[in-house]
Amino acid sequence: MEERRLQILGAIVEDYVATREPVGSKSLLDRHDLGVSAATVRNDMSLLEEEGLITQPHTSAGRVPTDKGYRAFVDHVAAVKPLSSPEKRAIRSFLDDAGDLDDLLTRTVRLLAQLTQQVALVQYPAVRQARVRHVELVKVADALLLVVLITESGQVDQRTIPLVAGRGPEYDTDFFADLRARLNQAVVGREVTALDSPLGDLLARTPPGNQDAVREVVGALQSLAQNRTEDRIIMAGAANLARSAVDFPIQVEPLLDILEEQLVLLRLLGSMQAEPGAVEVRIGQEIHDNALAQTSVVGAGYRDGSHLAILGPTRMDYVTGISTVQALARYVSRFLA
Amino acid sequence: MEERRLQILGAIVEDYVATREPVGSKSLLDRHDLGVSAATVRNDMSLLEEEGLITQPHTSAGRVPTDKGYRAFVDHVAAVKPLSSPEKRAIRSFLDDAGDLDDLLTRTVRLLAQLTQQVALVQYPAVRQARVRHVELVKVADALLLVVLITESGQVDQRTIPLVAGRGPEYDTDFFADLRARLNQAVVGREVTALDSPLGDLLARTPPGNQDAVREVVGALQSLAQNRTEDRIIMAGAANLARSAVDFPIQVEPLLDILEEQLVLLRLLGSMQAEPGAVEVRIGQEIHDNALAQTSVVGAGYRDGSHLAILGPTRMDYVTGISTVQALARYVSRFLA
DNA sequence: GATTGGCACTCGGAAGCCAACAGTGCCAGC
DNA sequence: GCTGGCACTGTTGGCTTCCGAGTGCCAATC
Repeated sequence: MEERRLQILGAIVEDYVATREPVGSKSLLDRHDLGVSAATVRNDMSLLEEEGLITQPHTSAGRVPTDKGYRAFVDHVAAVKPLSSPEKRAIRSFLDDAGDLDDLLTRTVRLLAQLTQQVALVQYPAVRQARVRHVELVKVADALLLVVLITESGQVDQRTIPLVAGRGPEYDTDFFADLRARLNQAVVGREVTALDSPLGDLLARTPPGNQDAVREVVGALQSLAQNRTEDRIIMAGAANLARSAVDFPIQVEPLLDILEEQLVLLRLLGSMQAEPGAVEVRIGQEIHDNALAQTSVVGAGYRDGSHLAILGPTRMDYVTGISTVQALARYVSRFLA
Repeated sequence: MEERRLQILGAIVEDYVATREPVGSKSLLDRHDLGVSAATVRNDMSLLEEEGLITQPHTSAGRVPTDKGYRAFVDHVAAVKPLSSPEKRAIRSFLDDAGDLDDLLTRTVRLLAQLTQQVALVQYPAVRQARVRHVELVKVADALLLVVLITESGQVDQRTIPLVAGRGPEYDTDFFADLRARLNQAVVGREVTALDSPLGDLLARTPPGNQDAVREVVGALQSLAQNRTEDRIIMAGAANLARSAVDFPIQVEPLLDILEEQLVLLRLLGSMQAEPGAVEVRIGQEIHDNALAQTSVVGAGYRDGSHLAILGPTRMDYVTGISTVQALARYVSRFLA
């Protein structure tokens, strides 16, 4: 009986996701063979309603799952449906072609959006503990210096800084070669979060006449190092959002705002379970954000502490969502190991 | 008389942009003092309609500008309204804080979206003729090599490549130091589009035993060089699109698709006038793309051959659009010079 | 000749009404 | 505990009606 009620809940969720219309006892029986009559289904439905799992938009309409209903569905009914092996193969071959990290993440996020037909998000891997691998200085134009910071995790960040005009001749190639050697000696192997003191020392040991230029370079490096510790998100499938909203009362506008903001998303992803491969689902109100009250997030950790996720209307296909997110998270983790 | 007709066209465009509703002779007079009676306005309106500048959604409705009407408005009626000096100051101070090129462009595109309330696009500066400044090889993990290509224009691109497993010991630090020196000797100062032959020579002169690794590196460099010649677009304000679509018959979905595609946008921007500071407006059908038939683009060149633009419904505020695009294009050009 | 006030005409959209329909709750019987 | 039957309910869609904003045209006027 308990069993059957959940089965009915599952059928309601499934039909509602498919048709986007409140589902009634009769049409439910048309699509699912439950082995009982419509009247019985009706009785169970009113029990489900008492429990707050489904609700009626108005008397004499069908039922619609509530957030709590989706939650129960995800927790007790939905079974993870492993991807078919052609799917797996397709994913593998598509991702294996990836050149570097950026490429891999871009491909992943696109694939995720395409497979789930939702908005896909991939958090850039957290690299807080990255160590410096190499610092490079390149004089680009007469008065421009390019500062490049390369970490052991293989990330490269650069910044162009202007050199004080009129001082050009003083800073010749040798000067920069020397500075580069000293910089590398000072910071290579150190955590990017712990560059302030070695850089300060280096600056202190610089002859006063050259301090201006060195100070510029040191400042750029510090700002690069800080940038490095900031998280970023890449996104794909924003158009899917509009698609779900077409015949459905979702306000797309504030959602697009949020997607562009990134800040809320970062906080959201950051608050999710970090265990690699573990999928977590947040439904509607469970995300404590007004603009996201009508949406759900299915996320999973990958590597250490980073996340990938999909975001869509609470009325989304959780089964394929969960499977796909899980599969891709596992795949990316493995790829990066 | 010719004069007045254009004035009426201007008033219609203005009202229609503001109210989003077909404008009739009477309501036009409520909002504009034209010094003539409604009947006269009606006569002029039918002339404007004969010329194809405005149209009626149905008999007994007001008039709506056609694409041709907007075109006439932009060409003959709209006067560029210079930004107010507080606006100018705000722009300047916001952009002056930009650290590097990326930062500048990101800030610009956001500002553009915010000021015009449309979708803003900024094309990454074209650097087709860039010369190689420096090549760097960094061994990241045991079996990973990071290849970095730095151009004289100050752009940095990287790629991580896997080294053939089991061959590790053979490729020691010296090997890469030597390879790096030879690579730099071969390509520094050359156009990124002309690396194939020097790289081929280098590969040919490599002892057969090491050719595998060198081939990998050469391949990575070639692909980086090719990447470099590809254009990119940064974008902001997608949410503004949804906003304009709220009570208006624009299909947002295909538009979002296009914005995510970038390819169409690149072609579009590429086909626009390249003279720095010159503003070009493309209205509806003039963009030869079905999905963009309901939208207009206001673009301007900056630096040499790159563009920035806004994209919105044909029913958009061309006056502030044009002024803002022009101002920002000029500002960015000056900043980069 | 351009402009104007007047007038008849035309649709689209809002409001109102009604029937059909999908769905419910409840109850008596199996 | 399940089921068929039945009365009840609110939404949806089609139909009609009505109102008003807007037009085109014309004769009169500046």
